[in-house]
Amino acid sequence: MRASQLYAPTLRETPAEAEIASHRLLLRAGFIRKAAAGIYTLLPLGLKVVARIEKVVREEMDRQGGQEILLPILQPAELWLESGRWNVYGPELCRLKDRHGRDFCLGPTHEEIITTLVMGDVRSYRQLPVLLYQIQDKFRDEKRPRFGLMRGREFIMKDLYSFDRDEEGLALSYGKMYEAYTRIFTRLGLEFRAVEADSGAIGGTGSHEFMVLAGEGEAKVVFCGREECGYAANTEKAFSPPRSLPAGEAGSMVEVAADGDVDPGRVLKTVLFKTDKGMVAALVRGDREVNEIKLQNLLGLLEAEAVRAGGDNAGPVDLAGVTVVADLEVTPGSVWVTGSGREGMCLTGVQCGRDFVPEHTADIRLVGAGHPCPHCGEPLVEARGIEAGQVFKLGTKYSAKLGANFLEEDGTTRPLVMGCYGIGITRTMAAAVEQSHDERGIIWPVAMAPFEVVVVPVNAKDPFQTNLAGEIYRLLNEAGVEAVLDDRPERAGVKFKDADLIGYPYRVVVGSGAQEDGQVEIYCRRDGQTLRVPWATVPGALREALASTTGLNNG
RNA sequence: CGGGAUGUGGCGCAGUUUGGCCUAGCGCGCUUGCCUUGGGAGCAAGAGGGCGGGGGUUCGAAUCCCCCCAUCCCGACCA
Repeated sequence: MRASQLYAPTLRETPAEAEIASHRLLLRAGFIRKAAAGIYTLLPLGLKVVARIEKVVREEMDRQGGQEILLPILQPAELWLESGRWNVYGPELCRLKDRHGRDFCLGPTHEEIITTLVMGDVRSYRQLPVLLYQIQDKFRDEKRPRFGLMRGREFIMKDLYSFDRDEEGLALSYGKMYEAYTRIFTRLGLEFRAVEADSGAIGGTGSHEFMVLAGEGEAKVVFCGREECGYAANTEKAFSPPRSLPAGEAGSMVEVAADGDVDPGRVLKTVLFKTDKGMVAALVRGDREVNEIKLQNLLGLLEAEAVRAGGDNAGPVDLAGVTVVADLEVTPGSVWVTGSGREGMCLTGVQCGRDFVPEHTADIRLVGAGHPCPHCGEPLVEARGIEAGQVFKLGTKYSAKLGANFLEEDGTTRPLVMGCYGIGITRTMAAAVEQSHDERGIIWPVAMAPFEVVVVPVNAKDPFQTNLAGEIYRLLNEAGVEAVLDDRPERAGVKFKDADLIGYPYRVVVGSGAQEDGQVEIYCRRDGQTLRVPWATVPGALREALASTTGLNNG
C-alpha cells in the first residue's frame, strides 16, 4: 500500500471528546471515526487490525472444534419472550417494529437464537457436543457508552456457544475455550490474566474473564503475589480468608464521644443499602469495604444503592426493619466500636450476638491488595485490567426455558448443557492500544498491527532515495511482508511523526547515506533500536524479526 | 438514570461575565506559488463558519431569557 493512497487521515491535534489513550490515539492515527455516541466507523487501518485479530480468533476456535456460522442481527421478539428476557433486558435492548407492527430487536447477544437453532437440529446425545461461533456486530443501547471503542453501543464480538450432554461435557468444552482464549491473547502479544469472575444472577457454575492488563482499565483484579500459586480473580469475585482480631473485652455497651483514636480493625462499619427487597445493612470491619456484588448475589437483589443515614454514623444496634448481613469477620461474640446513629458519638463494647444479631453471616467483603491469598496465604496484588473476553458456564438456563432437549442413551429427555464464550474484538483492539502506547503514538504488537513495516524515503525529491525505497517496498511485498511505502511528498519529520502515531512495528528509512554506502536503517517502534543494514538484506532481516515476535505458531 | 461540563470553519481554541467596535478572531490543517528536505519548516496569496436547533427580550444577540438536541466526564449500571 502506498501512503499517498491510504485513507488514513491523521490528526495533529486530539479531538476534544477523547479522554483516554486508546480513544485519542485511534482517532488521531486515523483508525476510527465517530458516527454517534458509542458508534464508530472503522477506517482501513482500523478494519485491518480487526481482521488480524479475527484471523487469530478463527484459527483458535477452529482448532478446538468450533464451526463458524452467522446468526441474524435482527431477531423476532417471540424468542426473547420465550426466554423471558424481552421483559427483563430493559432499555439496553434495541427494539424496533417491522412494517406489520411486529416486535423485533437487534441482537445484544445470541443465546436465544442459537439455542432455537440447535434445538431444531439436534435430537440425540450422539450429535453432541456442538460448538458453534460467529463474529459479528452486537447492539446494546448502553446507559453510558464511553471511552471510544471500549464501551460502544455497536461493537464486534466473537461469541461461541457450546452444547453438551452433561456437566462433564460442559467442563470439557469450557476447558477447550479456556485454552483457546489463552492462546489467542498470547498470540496477539497482549499481557493478560485469566481471572475468576462473578457469574452473577445467571447462576452459572463458573466463569473466567480474560483481562488485558492496563493501568487505566475499568476492572480491578487481584492475583497471588506468588507466581507458582496462580490464584487470580476479579475483585467482584475474589475471596480472602477472614482474619478475626483477638476478641476484645466483653464489657457492657457504652456510648462515648468519638475521638477517632481507634484501631480501624476494631471498628464495625455499617453500610446501609436501599434495595428492591427493602433496607439492608452490611457490616464489615472498619478497614474493609463492602462488595456489593456479593451482597446482591447473597440476597438475590436486583438493585442495591448505598445510602447515607444516621448522619453517616449508622450502627448495627437497634436497626428496625432492616436486613442485617455481617461479613465472616464479624464472628459471634466479637466486640466492636460502632456508630451510634448520633453525630459525633459512638458505642464501645458492642458484642455481636448480644447487642445485635445479623440475619446472615457471609462473605461480603471486597478483597484488595495485601489481603491473604485463599490458596496459599501470600499477600494478594492488585491490578487494573480491561475485560476482553469471558468464558461462562450457562448450564441449562436457556435450554430449559426454551425447551432445547435431546434424547439420552437411556431414552430420557434432557436439556442441553450450554456454555457461552465471548471476545470483544473491537474492545481487544482498544485494549491493545491502552496497554501499549507512548506519548508519540500507538505501539502495536506485531500480530495486530495493520501493517508490519513502513518504508520512508527521507527526501521525497531525491530520485535515488525514492527509487530505492520503491525497490525495497517491492522486495518486501515479494517476501510476504505487509508494507506501506510512504511516497507522500512530505518532509521527513511529517512522515516520522505519522509512522510513530500509527504504530508500524518497523520503519525502514532510506536516507542520504544509502547512496554512499548502500545502507538503510531499520527502526523498531517497540524498543526504539535502530539497525543499519545493506538495503538488499532488509526483507530477510525483517522477516526474521517479525517471525520471532509473533509468539506461538499456528502449528 | 442522578451529578458536572461543553457545543463558534475539517481539528484545537478565544470572544459570552459587563449585548453594539464581531455580517466573528487566532493556531493547525486545506488550496496556489516560491523556497526547504533526517523529527509535524519558512514566506506570500487564498478558500472556508454567522456562532448546536427553535422560540423570545432588545433599536441591536455568539453574548440575556425559555425550551429542545447533541457530546464528554464522574456515579449508578454492565450477558
